[in-house]
Amino acid sequence: MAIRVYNSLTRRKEAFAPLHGNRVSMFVCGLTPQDETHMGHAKTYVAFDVVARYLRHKGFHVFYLQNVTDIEDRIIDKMKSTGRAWNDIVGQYFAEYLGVMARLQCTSVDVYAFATDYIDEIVEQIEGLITKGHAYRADDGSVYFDTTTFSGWGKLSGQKVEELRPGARVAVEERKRHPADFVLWRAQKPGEPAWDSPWGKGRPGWHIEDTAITIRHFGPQYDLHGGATELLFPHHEAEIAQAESYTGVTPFVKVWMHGGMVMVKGEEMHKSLGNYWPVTAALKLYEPEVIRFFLVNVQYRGPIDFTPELLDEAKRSYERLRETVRTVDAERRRAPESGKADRELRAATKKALADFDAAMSDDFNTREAIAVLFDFARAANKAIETGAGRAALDETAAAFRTVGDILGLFLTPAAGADRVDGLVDVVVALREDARKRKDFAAADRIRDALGALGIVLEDTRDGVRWKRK
RNA sequence: GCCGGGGUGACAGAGCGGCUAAUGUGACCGACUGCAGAUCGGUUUCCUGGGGGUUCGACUCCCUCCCCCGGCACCA
Repeated sequence: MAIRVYNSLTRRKEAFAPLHGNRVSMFVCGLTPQDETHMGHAKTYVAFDVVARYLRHKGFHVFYLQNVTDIEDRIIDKMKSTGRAWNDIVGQYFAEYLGVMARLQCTSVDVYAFATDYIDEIVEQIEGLITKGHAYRADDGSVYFDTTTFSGWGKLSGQKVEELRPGARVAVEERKRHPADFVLWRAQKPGEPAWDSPWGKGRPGWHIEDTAITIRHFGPQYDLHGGATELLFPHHEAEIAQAESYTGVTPFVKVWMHGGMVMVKGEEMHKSLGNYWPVTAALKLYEPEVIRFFLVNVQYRGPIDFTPELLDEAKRSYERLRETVRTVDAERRRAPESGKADRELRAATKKALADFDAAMSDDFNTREAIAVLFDFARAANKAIETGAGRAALDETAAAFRTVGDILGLFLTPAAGADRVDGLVDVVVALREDARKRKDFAAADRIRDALGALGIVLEDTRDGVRWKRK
């Protein structure tokens, strides 16, 4: 099914078509490693991980690039408050970030690009912008982008310059000619890390790194740019202004995607509000898979409220799906070649895959896609009760694996060697003998012992099935 | 003030110009059952923020008002 994506630039859903064949160049704004990775990061990166996975599943060759802002005000603040080197701080928090991402199954990024590795490109771009009259040098050696020279300013956010309130959140720097202007190159202040440039020592402004990085990897134009909605203005607006002014190629990015925020009891999550959730804190309470499920159980554009009640609900919901996947696997081991409900099960599997795809192709509607999986799970459980054959169950299992690979869920527990499976079967058979003798004490002892090893026994109408937890 | 996104059952949250308005959680009843677990069936609650319009028909499109969230110039 053709993919439709909501494009923030046009404010509607559009048919997705890459610029070059089936190659998709995708860039997502990465983080500034200067503190713990929090649930907001997790939501954004899980969402775009699913986007990349789904596009790849659909046969697109996706190159997923993410930047890392390794020099920025907050890092310098941290330097000052801790006395540590900037790259030491970055190294620590970026490593922590990678660990968290791995646990959340965010595996689709191809390249992490560090801003400071692109100083040459940044300088080159700024020089180009100055030459073309889009940027000016201030007295202290900083360079600013002159937004009055870019007629497209505001096209992404829908903002009109005259209607903005300068200084609503951050004080306007007095060196700027116009409040909308933004810094491209920040002159060094004593004690700050700095790089050489034609304008003296300094460091890149926040917005310029992204265009420097993407122009090097993708050229003047690319397919998808993702990020959280809070970055839409001014950050993404600034990227467009820089890139289009520098290259003259429009549009810089074909599709802009913005993800909703993580809220805590209806408030934005902030360290200063005391409602801050580092991912590691959440991981102490919930399995990574549950957190991932919680995050993909909403449409990416919507916000999500991060509360223990909703996490608990997500845990119970997810358990239902995961349990079904385990049941299907367990049944495959003991099912006869064919069963009464095979026809229904095959139809349900086919329908589930089609409906799942339809949901995902509609702006990556994971919420809808997961609703499809609940229907599928019920159909599968029902078929198993009626009697499903191995071949049909294999197809069901494969379908769950397919959708699980796209969502990053249903990780299969490490399967034991065949010999272990055989051994469990033997023990289960012995327990059945005990049950037939009504020796329930022995039967329960065996069940408990296996349970302690992560093997769960379930007595059903037609025999025992066992699963790995 | 301006820009963007929203307001759907107890809660969370989809959808679509007309099908009993998904799905999950919760609650209740039933089936299965040595116990446990899992599962299945059923019931429960919204006619979709207020008002107006377009239409044979709107939750879905248009207008207006109210309310919530985010952004407004270095927050994922």
